Amino acid sequence: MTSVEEPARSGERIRDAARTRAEILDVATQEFARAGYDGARVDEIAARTRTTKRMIYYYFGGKEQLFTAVLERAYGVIREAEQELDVDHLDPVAAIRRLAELTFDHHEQHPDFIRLVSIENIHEAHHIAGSEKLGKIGSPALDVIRRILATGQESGLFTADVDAVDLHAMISSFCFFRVSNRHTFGALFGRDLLDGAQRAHYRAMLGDMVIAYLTAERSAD
Amino acid sequence: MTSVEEPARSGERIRDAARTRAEILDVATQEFARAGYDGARVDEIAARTRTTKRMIYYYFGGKEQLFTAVLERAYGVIREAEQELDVDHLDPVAAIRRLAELTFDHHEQHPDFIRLVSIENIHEAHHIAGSEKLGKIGSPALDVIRRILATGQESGLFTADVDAVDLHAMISSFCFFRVSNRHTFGALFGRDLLDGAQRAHYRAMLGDMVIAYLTAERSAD
DNA sequence: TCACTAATGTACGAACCAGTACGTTAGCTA
DNA sequence: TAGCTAACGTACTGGTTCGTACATTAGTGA
Repeated sequence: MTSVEEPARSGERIRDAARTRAEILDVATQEFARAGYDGARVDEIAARTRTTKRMIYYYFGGKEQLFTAVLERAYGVIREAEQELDVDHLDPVAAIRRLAELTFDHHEQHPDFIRLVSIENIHEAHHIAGSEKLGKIGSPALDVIRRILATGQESGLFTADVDAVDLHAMISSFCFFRVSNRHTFGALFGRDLLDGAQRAHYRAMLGDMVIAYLTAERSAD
Repeated sequence: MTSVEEPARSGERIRDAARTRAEILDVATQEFARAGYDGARVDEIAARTRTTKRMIYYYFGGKEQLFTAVLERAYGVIREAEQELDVDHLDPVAAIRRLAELTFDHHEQHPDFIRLVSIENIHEAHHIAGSEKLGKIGSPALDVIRRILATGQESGLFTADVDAVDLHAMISSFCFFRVSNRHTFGALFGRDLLDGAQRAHYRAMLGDMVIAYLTAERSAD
């Protein structure tokens, strides 16, 4: 999420459209993730940038479009990460576990992304709906899941007849909740779902859960 | 979430502290759930009440305390519902499935509550932390889960050595995500997780998942 | 029935905040 | 090197929004 390389030497102000734009996006990502859409302050974003508020309107048009741009880049990052998924050489069970673990890791490592998605849901995905870049592109992870499921179901290893989107929802829900609801869950039950000492435990729990579901004996249906 | 009984007959304005307070809470719940904490407007809440903004400050002190009161009542509602859980007469497997289904149903029926919890997480559970009523009270559901797990583990039916809080997190994550992330998930994958035609499917999926996890053969650990 | 207080209403202020009018400069190109 | 334009800065505005000072009335207890 830090795409701006600091030139270290201060003083001389060189014009650099790309850098300015990227810096605004970086700071805006933090600010929106911190305070939500309505809680975020355009002036605050500008202040934490080496440029001024004027530039935000110059490059993005307004607060709304800025938030959309932030979302677009955040989803872009996750898609890139998913594209590096390489589990085709594993057997279906190991592949699914690996995929679940990578999802687990990615969510944990990008809490700002989780917050942005939560915020966007409060706004009923209004910005995604209005974005050309964020149409129903799906995600590379879905294709991977599809392939693994097909192999596992053919071989009879997987007894469940889930489809890829549903399995993706199952895996995501656990990973997402652990980060998104960390605070209320911690406050109410006195347990920090992101406690480092419990990390391996929850990571294994997720894998066990998904594998158990996929391989359980089913009553005839 | 509608605790105010409408007296039908309008005109004569009778003073009724309890009613006024409750009406403010009702409207505030809707408004906060709709727009988030910062997006919510005190004037808007007042306008949709039969009283004035002055009363909000009279009874609650301010926007922040009003939101806390809204959260306290929302959590109260869910606790009451959980207290009616009655699954002790069922065998452990059926009991867990029933519990999961009731959680599923409750989340689906209270989207405003889900939104409030999402919003409170964006604010890092700040209001829960500052509330006396919302300290670590846990939830009645936890006790039920504890009892079922104990029975199931004693009898050897359940192979997993989860504890109650973890299992609660597993069940909640699926139910919560389905509601909280409905919009982004729908926009990105073209599937409405709350589609009525899919309801039974997802309800069964949750139960299957939890039971499979609890009863799966484990490699020695 | 009289006074006292809880409950309610009106009108306003002060700060905040998204957005803009207008002016300036860096750097490229002809 | 003159001029042109993309990139940038300053200062302001108009509307919004939380909160409150002040006035009023309903109901209750002495």
